Amino acid sequence: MPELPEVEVVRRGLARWMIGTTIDQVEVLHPRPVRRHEAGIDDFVARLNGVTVTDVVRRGKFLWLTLDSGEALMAHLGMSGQLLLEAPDAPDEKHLRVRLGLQGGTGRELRFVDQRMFGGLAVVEMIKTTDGGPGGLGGVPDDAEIPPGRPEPARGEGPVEGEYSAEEALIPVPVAHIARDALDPALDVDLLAARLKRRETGLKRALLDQTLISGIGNIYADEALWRARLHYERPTHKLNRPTLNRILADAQNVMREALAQGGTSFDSLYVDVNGQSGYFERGLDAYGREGEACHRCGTQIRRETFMNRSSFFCPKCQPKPRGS
DNA sequence: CCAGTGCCCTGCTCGC
DNA sequence: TGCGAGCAGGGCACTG
Repeated sequence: MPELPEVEVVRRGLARWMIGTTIDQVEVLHPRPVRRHEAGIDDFVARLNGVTVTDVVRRGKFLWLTLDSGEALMAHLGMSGQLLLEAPDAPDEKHLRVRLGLQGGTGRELRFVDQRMFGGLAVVEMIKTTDGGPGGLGGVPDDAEIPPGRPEPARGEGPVEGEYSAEEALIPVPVAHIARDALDPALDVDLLAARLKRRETGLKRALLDQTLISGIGNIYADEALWRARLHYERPTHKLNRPTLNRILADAQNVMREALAQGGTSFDSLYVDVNGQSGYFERGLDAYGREGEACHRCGTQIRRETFMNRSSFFCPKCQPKPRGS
């Protein structure tokens, strides 16, 4: 499943190859991935034909292409979504859902492939943000005016931190309620800590709440909690500031490391990351390690069901809070 | 407004 | 070899 670092890798790939291209010949092969486009498939197609891509932006796991029509093509990869740039004569993927022809680029077409269809595409309106802009990594890349096919960025290069002007402080309507994400340079840690202290809920539930901080999924939540040595049910309002700062820093670090790894496989027209095999090489400390030894103390990692999903933690390093 | 629950989807794996 | 159960989980509708 693509997590935030994978989505960022996809964003960089799309930004490099799609800015300046014009969309034509849109083909929707399955209605479900377009279900969030409320005006229907015909309207979806009509709004994309002939528009030019001006930028590729991300917040959390939402990704969008800004269009010269003033709207945006918003994408969420869900659990199994992929955005691929491929030669038009390449055989269709088994789960190809939407095909978008591109003019003025490298002769490739954009394909949305999604087995489980939790994700999807929609053409949406942009509104002014109340928090100063899309933020996240990307925004308007510093080399946005270079046409598609620009030279590959140097390997090992750090995240390209986006800049945005007042003019670009627009965000797709469905993303407007999503908080800045963990890798956003403009994330206000003090504000976030204050909001966490006001919540009466468990720490993991708060980390997964996209209106507080976005981009943290089940895997990275467990990894961050393991690093911070905190149990997932620790009540947020009882955590002190140093502890809150620690868990947020750990969440950011785990994602930065994953992005650094995900970025190494990014070159040429390869804009997708295979999430499944990616986990294996990522050196996880908690997630998926039930019964295996904790990398700190050797205690067996436990798995518990929480919020209809699994939580992995070390019962010694991350003791359950009293009274829970 | 806030906290918490359940559902959407498909395909793979496991046990019998 | 068949087959059902369990599992994966982000986002959102919905309830209290």
